[in-house]
Amino acid sequence: MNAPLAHARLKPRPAQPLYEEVAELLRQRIFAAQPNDMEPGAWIDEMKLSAEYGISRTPLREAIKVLAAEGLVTMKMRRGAYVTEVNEKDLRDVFHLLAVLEADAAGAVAKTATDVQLQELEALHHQLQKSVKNHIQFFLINEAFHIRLLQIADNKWREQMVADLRKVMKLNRAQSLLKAGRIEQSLAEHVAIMAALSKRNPGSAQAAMCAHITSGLEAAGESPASNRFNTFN
Amino acid sequence: MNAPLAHARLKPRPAQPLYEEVAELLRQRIFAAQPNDMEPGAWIDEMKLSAEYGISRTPLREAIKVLAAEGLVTMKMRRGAYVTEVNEKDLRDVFHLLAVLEADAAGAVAKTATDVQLQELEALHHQLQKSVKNHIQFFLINEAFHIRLLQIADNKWREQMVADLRKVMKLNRAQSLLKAGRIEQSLAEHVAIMAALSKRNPGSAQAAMCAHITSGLEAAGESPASNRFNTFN
DNA sequence: CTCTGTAATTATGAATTCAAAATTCAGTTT
DNA sequence: AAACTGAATTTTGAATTCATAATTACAGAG
Repeated sequence: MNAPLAHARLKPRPAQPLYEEVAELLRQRIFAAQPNDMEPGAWIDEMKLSAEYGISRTPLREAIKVLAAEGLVTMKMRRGAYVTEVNEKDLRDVFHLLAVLEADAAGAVAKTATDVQLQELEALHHQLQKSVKNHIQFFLINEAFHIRLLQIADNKWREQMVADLRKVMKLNRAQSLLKAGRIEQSLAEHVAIMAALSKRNPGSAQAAMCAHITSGLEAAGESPASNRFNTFN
Repeated sequence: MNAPLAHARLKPRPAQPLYEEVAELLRQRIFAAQPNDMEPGAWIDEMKLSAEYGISRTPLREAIKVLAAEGLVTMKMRRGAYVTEVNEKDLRDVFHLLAVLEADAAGAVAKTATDVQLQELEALHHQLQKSVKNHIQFFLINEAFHIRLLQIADNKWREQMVADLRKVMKLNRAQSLLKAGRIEQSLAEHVAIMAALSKRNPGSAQAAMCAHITSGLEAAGESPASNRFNTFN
């Protein structure tokens, strides 16, 4: 008889390189942020992890370098990798860039999206409205909306940058959606965004998106950020 | 007696990891873009390069992954790494993001920079004005001005993003500094930027920086010139 | 009892080795 | 002569080994 496969993915032809798969596992662990495992500032034990995952250090180190490029971990020469610690200012800076980039994307969508693409966003928006009672679903659909908007805005570098920034943002465990009334406020902001998009008003779309993300920062952190959005293009 | 050091850098304690050093060498080679070596779309021969640099494939592959994260090379599963090809739209997208991010930085500087920091930028600006006859010096000081502005804007993620975007931009050889009248136009744009900064007018600074970089894209847009001085100027 | 210098241990960075997949090339068949 | 099949070569992806830097442990001196 055939030996049972303990690790299902190791045998079937890997569709993606091992280091990417490991990078995703590490991301999830970092975002999970268990008390004594992978919390911000913690040292990353290469040997322990490679043994744990049943792989050698080589692909693990490659995965760590991917995370370093994303900003999730920081490397110190001859001392290994550490989970990045984000302080108050870091968080503000990240949110600010998210506001700038996503507002720009919203403006581009308002200007250049096809009607079909706008309908797609409207469909997601309606799903969002129906999810106010389910926090997890609201979170997921909200994420899908933002991702789809970025895709429609059609600038792969911006997509990559926003994805990386959002990962860094996730390092901060103060998830804003859990705050009382935050979902209702977020939904109201989404209504404004969707209205501006439907009216194909780039300036309004930028402003609404910027306000939305800035609001997210205020809910997540404490001190409000300088809310300034660019008016060009 | 001591054995002669064949590789000067290998002996003295490396201040930075080997893979970063190699990454920088590869960057320079890619930017040099010799006709049959490392031109966009070219396959990267790991074994040839590791032999050439006298290192093993391990740090070379790590360096390649760094470049992949920067967007300079693209990796294909089980087929190795290739120098990224940037088409017309890619270039537009990159310039657009540079405009958005640097305009935002200019706005932040206009709003929050100290007087001393503004004087620093003015000093660089004066140097720039004195360099209209020396293309190379103009290029260098222009680059220093943009970098210093980013530093003063004080958002490390934005600095990193702009740095990466500029690297991708450098992949395109059609650049504009040698164009007739381009230096004069660039200088005029810098005058507008500096004026807005000195007046501490964030909106004007944003607009001026955005116009400056957009202008750089237009100048770069057409000619297939072979020019290495390609920071937006 | 504390501080310092040195030895032992541990972990990182890099080289080397190994396995498997993709490509190339030769040989046969039609 | 063209095309298909399969073996040989090449090259990637990953594991293992090795060297050296950094940390820790420990002993001895003050």
